Amino acid sequence: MPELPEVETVRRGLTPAMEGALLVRAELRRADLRFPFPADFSALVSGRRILSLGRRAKYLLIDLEDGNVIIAHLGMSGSFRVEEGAGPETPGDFHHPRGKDEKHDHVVFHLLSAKGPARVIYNDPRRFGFMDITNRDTLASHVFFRDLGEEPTGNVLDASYLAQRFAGKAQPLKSALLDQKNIAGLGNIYVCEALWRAGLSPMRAAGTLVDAKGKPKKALVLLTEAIRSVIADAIAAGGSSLRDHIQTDGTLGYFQHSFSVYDRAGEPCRTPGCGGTVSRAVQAGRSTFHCPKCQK
DNA sequence: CCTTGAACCTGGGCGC
DNA sequence: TGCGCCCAGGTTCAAG
Repeated sequence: MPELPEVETVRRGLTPAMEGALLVRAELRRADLRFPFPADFSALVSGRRILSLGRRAKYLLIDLEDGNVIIAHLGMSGSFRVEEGAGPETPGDFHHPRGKDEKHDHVVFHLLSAKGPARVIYNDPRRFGFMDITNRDTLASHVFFRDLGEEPTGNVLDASYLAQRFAGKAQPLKSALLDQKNIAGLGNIYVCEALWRAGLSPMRAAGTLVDAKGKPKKALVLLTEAIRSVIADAIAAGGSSLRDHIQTDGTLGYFQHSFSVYDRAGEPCRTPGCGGTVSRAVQAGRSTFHCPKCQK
């Protein structure tokens, strides 16, 4: 599910309910998601105040007042929702029946703030998500973060950085952009979209965008801009709502209506004057969508 | 070092 | 209505 824009949208959606609130108790309804929860997870976080919510790549970060940080990754199908008001008397006894999906409510953060009690509930049918806890001071060296590349937000990511990463690589651009060690936070959708915006084939070797001196060719400058713009546009639109992914307030992001190639196999390319047809291919086991006519 | 494929897990959609 | 197959936003590990 969630690539960087979706996680950023989740962070913004959860902030009003969580920032400054007391985390009264973290209720774990099972011992593991993708990985087991740390044995002391609930004890470490319960009774702590939440300072702020952050994000790094596709990870949501919940800063606690004692210096610990809850790390949450949403995997493919993870989502959070907020329920305001008094809690249920018994687990599962929520005011709003959720039917069969309620069995995938795996974590409940019980909160208390000036606005009253609330619950932030983590739901994840496929359980590819995971949570951990670490100290703020050692976050950057945590195994989840130490090898991550640059964020594609703001002006940090530049073509010279990517030239350094791509130089001499025969690896296709699709794989190079999905590699979190190069750029942190891109996923299948936004890689496809960025390559289309840049007019570059997903099959093209990454090293062909770097000149003999190791400097970025013009195409790599365009690609860098395309990556930054597609991420910025998606965040502004509240991310993409696909299949089971909805925002924290139950509303839908609408960037999926702006897809140019993703999930559009057989449909006309949207490049003005192109006239090509979007095709689907498989690279490294993932679907790649692109227009063979205008992406070279 | 490279790349591909399978694995983790559940559910939705489609063809028959 | 049901069964079987394929597909899905991610990451990691094994194998070639």
